[in-house]
Amino acid sequence: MPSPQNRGNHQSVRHIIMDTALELFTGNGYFNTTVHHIQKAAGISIGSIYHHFKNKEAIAKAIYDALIDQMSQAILNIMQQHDSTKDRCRAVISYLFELTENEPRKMHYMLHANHKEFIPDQKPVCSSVPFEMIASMVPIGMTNGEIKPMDPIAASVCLFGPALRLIHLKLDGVIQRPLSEYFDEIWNAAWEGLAV
Amino acid sequence: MPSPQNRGNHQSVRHIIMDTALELFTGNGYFNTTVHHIQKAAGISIGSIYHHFKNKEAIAKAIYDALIDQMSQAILNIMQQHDSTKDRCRAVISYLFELTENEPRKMHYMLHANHKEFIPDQKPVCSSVPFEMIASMVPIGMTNGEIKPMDPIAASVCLFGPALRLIHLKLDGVIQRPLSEYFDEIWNAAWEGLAV
DNA sequence: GTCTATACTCAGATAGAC
DNA sequence: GTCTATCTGAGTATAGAC
Repeated sequence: MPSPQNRGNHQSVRHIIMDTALELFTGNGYFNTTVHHIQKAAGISIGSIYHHFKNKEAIAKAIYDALIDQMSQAILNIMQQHDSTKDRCRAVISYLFELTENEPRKMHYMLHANHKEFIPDQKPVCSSVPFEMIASMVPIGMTNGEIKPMDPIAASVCLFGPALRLIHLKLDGVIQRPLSEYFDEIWNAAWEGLAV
Repeated sequence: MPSPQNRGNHQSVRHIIMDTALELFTGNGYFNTTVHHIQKAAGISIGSIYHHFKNKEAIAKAIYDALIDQMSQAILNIMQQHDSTKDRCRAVISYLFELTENEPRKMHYMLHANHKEFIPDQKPVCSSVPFEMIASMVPIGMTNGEIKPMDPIAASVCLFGPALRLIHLKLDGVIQRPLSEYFDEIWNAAWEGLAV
């Protein structure tokens, strides 16, 4: 057993609480999930939860912050690994599809949850760092001549709107097939409408 | 004063409750809105609310059903007034934009609210009648040769995804300009990617 | 049909032993 | 750090007068 076992256990329980809460929040909704539900599902006591988090809201905030960090890092990597706007946008959509398939709870929490309803003074998700990063890719593509000159917001929704819509449908259980099977068709159609 | 004043008042109070609740539900969220809030904002008593509705959930359900009816009727009219898939889709997006501008609360309630969290056994909005009607337009356009042969779901998200994304951004307050200013650009880009 | 006052339930949070 | 037992307040819904 490693020496800093207290620190290790602390982190561990914290993550168990966050993982369990994410599952319940996305499955049943934040307000339908009681701290007692989390306690029972995580197999720990209420006292332990309140030892690690100030209150229920703090759990939701911690989950949200962790997801924002994870996504920001992923987008940053994509920006560094690709040079053209076209490749970057493709890679971003591909990443969002994979995240939806592999960790649908996380994607659900980012896209479906109305965070301002339970986290006070929360900016909408689309104004968060990772989404701002994604949005910033479009003007770049316009200045270097990859994308038609047009309103940046219009271009942005044309490029990412279809993919985000598809993710919504997947998370709602409306479609069953893996998102990757749709990738080429929606990417080609979107890019064809925007490319110079 | 018209003779059926009881019936008239009944309808009136019912609608006042629904309008007030819609305002509060979309502004603060369903779970953050207490029946006391509705009572106070509507300027009526709590007893009166429970006279007209079984409970808070029934108010939410009544609002939802009314909106679904209103949208279904509007889409039906559009289907009857236009023949080509292209014109129909244009008209639908135009209608959704106008609804967002003129009655943002209604649009917010349809798109942002996670109804399954407070209305049991509720299908997701995208499986509701008006959205099924919209989705049904795409295969029609494919069989009569207006739209490229491709996966119907892929085509559907390409056609309506950008518009829905734009509506989301508008409702979140991320964009201020009227949606009509974006219409041509996103419509042309989307249609260009799909048209034969 | 509308009102006020109130009963009841239960989720959020705390206290304090271990 | 974790636990059980408990408190408190808020919010839903009802009772019953008018």
